[in-house]
Amino acid sequence: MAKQRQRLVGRRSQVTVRDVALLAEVSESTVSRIMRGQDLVTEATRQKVMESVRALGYVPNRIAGSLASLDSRLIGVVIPSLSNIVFPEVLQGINAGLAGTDRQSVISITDYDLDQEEVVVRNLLAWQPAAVLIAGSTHTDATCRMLDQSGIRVVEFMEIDNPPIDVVIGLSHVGAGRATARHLVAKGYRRFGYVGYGGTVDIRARMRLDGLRAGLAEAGLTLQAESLSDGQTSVEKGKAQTADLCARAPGLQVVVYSNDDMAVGGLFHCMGAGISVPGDLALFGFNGLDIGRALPQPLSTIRSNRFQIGRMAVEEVLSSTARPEGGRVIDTGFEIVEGATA
Amino acid sequence: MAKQRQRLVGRRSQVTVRDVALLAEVSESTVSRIMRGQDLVTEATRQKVMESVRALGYVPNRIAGSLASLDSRLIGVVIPSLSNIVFPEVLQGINAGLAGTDRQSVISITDYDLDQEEVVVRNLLAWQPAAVLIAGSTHTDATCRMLDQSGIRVVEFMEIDNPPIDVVIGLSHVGAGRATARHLVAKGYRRFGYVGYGGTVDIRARMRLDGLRAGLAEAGLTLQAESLSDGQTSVEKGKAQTADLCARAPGLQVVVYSNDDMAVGGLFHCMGAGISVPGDLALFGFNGLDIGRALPQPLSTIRSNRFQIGRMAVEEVLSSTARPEGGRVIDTGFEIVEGATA
DNA sequence: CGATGCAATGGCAACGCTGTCATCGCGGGC
DNA sequence: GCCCGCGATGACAGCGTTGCCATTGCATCG
Repeated sequence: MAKQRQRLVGRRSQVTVRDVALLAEVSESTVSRIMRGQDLVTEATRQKVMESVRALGYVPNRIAGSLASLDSRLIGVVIPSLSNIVFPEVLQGINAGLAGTDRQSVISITDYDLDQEEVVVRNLLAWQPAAVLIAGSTHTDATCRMLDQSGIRVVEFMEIDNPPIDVVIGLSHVGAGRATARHLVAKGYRRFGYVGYGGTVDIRARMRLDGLRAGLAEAGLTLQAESLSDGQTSVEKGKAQTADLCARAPGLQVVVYSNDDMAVGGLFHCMGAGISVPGDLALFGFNGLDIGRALPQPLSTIRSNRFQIGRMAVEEVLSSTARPEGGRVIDTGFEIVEGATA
Repeated sequence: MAKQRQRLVGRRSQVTVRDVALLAEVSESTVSRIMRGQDLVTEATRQKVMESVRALGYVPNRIAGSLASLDSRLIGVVIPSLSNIVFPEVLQGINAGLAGTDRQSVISITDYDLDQEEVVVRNLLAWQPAAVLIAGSTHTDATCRMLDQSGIRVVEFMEIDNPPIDVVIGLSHVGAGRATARHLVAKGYRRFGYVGYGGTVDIRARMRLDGLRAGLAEAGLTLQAESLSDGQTSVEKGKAQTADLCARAPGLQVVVYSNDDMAVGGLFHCMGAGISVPGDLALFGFNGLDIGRALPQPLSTIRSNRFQIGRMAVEEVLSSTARPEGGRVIDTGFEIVEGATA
């Protein structure tokens, strides 16, 4: 007596390899081989099978396939935010690197929260990804342990100021901050202000500020005024905080911003308030966004190579499934964009 | 003689429910129940099992879980691009809607290519997602068929100018274009120019242009000059094309842009060229981006509700696994932002 | 005090596919 | 004429988890 248990009654009717094999009068193996593009089958068989595939509207179930082959073809990507334009740009680079391969990215957002990141990484690893690309190199202990023990490739991107789990790709944000200081000091500026992010969760903004301070210290200088804010940076905040800073600290020669968004806001304030840039006040950003180039006065800033970072991260994990001995650091560098605001 | 086949030799050693069950001296079922948070187990057993989970560093394999339960907990998202800021904003809405649920989004990019979209949808469906959220409602026949026959929830978002497969959420872009025309005509403008996207792949920009023309026609007017471009819009293109338009067509009273990026570029051109806005020339955008509000002169534009679109799309698919009879159209509307440039 | 109900746990097949080997058929070499 | 080799195909056991019962143990009740 057949004990055909009726499991998950009423579930979605699904076309499976079995159905295709039955219709095409071949074995499931043959169907599977054809669907995966293995070329050990006769053209005649392939035709016959593909016809059945079309007739039934068969779409292979990659969940079953991944389980059977123990290879999910998934690349996990962890970023803090989508509202900061730099991360979509990195994603574009990742996407470009993935184009034409059979890998697929899965993106998770942490909202700049390391505990959230831990949750997100755990959920991601549950999908057995072939690799994880994760922004930043500061994580909770548990996150580091999970990533390390997973054995898969792990690329930490954006900053290279910390030692890697596997590979890090990006630029030194401390270095960028320091370079900003040196560049502006060399131009003769002495009275510095800072406008931007002053919290602790955007670690890279923080590192740039630290680098800036260190660079100024080398020249015996300090920041004479700061207008710090928490949370998401924006053009509007940059505008408002610049107004605030100008009111509180007259006599500044140059304001350094945590990023271009804020700097653009600063420029808008100056335009509205009749402050001549860079004569009365010079402005300096970070990121090298497109909008900076289109401004009436091109923004002086530092270009980071976000697209390239994403692309190289993908190339790295596709190149080998083995981690390099003792980790690896790939510096994508940064360049000062002269512009016309400093 | 044991015929324990050595399958996939040298594969990643993986901790499974079996290992946890063995260590905790319970059955696999119990471990599974605990991992899924079902509360039919004693607290004592839970403690014991969780201890083993921690000791072994067990992470459930969701691929196997999805196969067994025939529920992947995945939400497929298909968007044309990440470089157009509006899509990351929709993604944020989607993410917000998904937060706190056990669903996970998987994002695919089409590069505004309908054939690419077809490929991407096929690959996405292979992951057996619980729903697909897809930008736009113009697809290839094959794409429509696949989405329709999948039986899962399908939300087409951004535009509501076409009939839905299941549900559409967004705004009427033709309507937005027409509203722009009416608004500006009512303000007394008569000599209109257009700057922006003129290709065929960004269908929504095209629809807004069509609506604009229709709205002008109602008042017996036409566009007196256009500067069209293909490909990605940007602030820089907006600036350059505005310069071009002003040179070619002096005497225009107002320029309508395909989006805020282009309009911001237009404003930058005017600032640099000493053109008084809106006195000499009025400018009008589309989207209602944050940057428009921060400009020295707030941009006159139309606000679309991208975040809300994403959020509502998620709420819709989470609310029911059944498609509404005959489809449904959810209009998130748009509002004219007065601004100071028109 | 035995029957009954219920909460807690166990056993095991099934999810749809792929890896691995077995098998089949056919042509060529000796 | 026989066997070998090889290309093409088939058979089947997993992959790690969950759904669906079955079973167990214990308290309750007439």
